[in-house]
Amino acid sequence: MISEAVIKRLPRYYRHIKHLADSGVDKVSSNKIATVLNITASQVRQDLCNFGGFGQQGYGYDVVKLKNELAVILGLDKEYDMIIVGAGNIGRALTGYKGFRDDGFYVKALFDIDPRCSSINGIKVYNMGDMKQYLADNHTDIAIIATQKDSAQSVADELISAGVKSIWNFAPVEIEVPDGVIVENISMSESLYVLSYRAKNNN
Amino acid sequence: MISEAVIKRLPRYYRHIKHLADSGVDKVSSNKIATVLNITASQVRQDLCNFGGFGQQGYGYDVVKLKNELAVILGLDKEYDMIIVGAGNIGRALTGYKGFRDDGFYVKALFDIDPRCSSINGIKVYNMGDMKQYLADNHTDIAIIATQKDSAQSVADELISAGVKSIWNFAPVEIEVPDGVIVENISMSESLYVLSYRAKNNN
DNA sequence: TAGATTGTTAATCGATTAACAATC
DNA sequence: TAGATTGTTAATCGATTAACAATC
Repeated sequence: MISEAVIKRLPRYYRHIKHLADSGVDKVSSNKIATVLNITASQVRQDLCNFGGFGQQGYGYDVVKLKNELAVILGLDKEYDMIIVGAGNIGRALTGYKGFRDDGFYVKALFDIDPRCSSINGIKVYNMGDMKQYLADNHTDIAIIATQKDSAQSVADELISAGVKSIWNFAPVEIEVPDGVIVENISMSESLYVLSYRAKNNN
Repeated sequence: MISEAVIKRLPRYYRHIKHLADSGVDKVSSNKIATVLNITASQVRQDLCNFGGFGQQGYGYDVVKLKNELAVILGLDKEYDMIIVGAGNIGRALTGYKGFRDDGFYVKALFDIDPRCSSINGIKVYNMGDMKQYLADNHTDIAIIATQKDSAQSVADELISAGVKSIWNFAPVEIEVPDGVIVENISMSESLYVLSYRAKNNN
C-alpha cells in the first residue's frame, strides 16, 4: 500500500524527469533528483523502490526508462476523455488549457444550465439537460466540476449515476461519493488561505 | 513551530466553522468537527491547542469565537490587494472569481505582454511594461502569476525586485525566490496526475 | 452535583533518514 | 579493479492517537 505522501510526490518526480528527458539528459542519480526537489536521496530511492527497482547500482537511473516507468505508474500512458460541467469563468478557462492535451487528457464537451453559445474554444456546449444522454452515448473517463458550490453535489450525483468514476472538483465544497468513485480537489480558497497564513507569519 | 500538516488543515477548519456560523450553530465539540472532516477529535484539539485554548471544558467551542480566532490565525481579518500577471485563460477567469472578495482579497489590476482590451470584468488591463511603475505607485500584497511557464520565473523576479512579498503561482513550474518571499502553488497538472494515479489503482 | 468535553501528557504509529551490503 | 550508486534494512524522528486530570 502506497502512502499519500508518496503519491503526492510522484507527479513532482515525473515533471522533473520529463524535463530532464526533454533536455537530452540520459542518466540521473537519486542525489541529483533529491537536490532539485529539495528532499533526500534516501527518500527518492525509497519512493521509487515502492514500484520496483528502476535504477542500476553504480550507475543511477536511465532518464528515459524512468520517465516511462513513472508515466505507467501515474496512468499517463493512455488517453482520457473528459467533460466539463459549468461554463463559468473556470469552466471556460479549462476548455482553453492546452497543457491537458500534451498529457493525453481531452476535453470532449462542456455542459451548462444556461448555454450562452454553442461552442467555446472549439468545444461544444450542451445544455445540462442533455448530460445524461451524452454520457450514455459517449465514453467519459473524467468529469470536471466547475459549477457554483451549491450545485456541485447534485451534479456529482448525476455524473456518478451515469457511470462516471473519476471527478476533478474545482467547486469549493467537499463532495460525497460512494466507494469506487474518485474525487480529486483543486481548492483555490484553501491554497489562498495558506498563502495568507504564511504571509502573516513571514519572519 | 507549526507543522506543515497542521497549516494545511487550518483552512478546512475555517471553512467548516464558517459554514456552522452561517447556519446559526452556536457551539461545537472537537468530536463533531472531527466527524465532518474525517479526522480524530484528538487531532482537532491538538491542532487548535497550538494556537491557544479556544474551547471550554465540558462545553466545547463557541462557533463564532472559534471562527474569529481562525480568521485571525489565517490572516483573514484584513484585506489584501492583488494583481494578476497574465491575461490568458486562467488570468481572465480569476478576474471574474467572486469568492475572493468575500474573503477580503481584491484584484486591482491585470498585466499582459499583449493587452487585447482595456479592461476585463471591470479590472483594468495594463501592459507588462507598466508593471514596475504600477507597483511603485500602488500597494500590492499578493501577485498572482498566471503566465506561461517560460515567463513565470522572470515575472517573479520582476515582482520581487519591485517589493512584492507574496506570490500565488498558477504556472506549472517551481519558482525560486529569496528568503522572505512566499510562494504558494496551484498545480493543476499535479492534481490531475494524482487523479489519474488513483483512477488507475481504483480497487 | 454529575456529565461532558477540553487541554495536555504519554504511547503508538508511520514516515523519513541513515547506513551499508550488493553490484554495476 | 576501484568507484559509484542502487535497493533495502535498521534507526530516528515527528505526527497522530489514546488517555485522563482539570474544570466548566
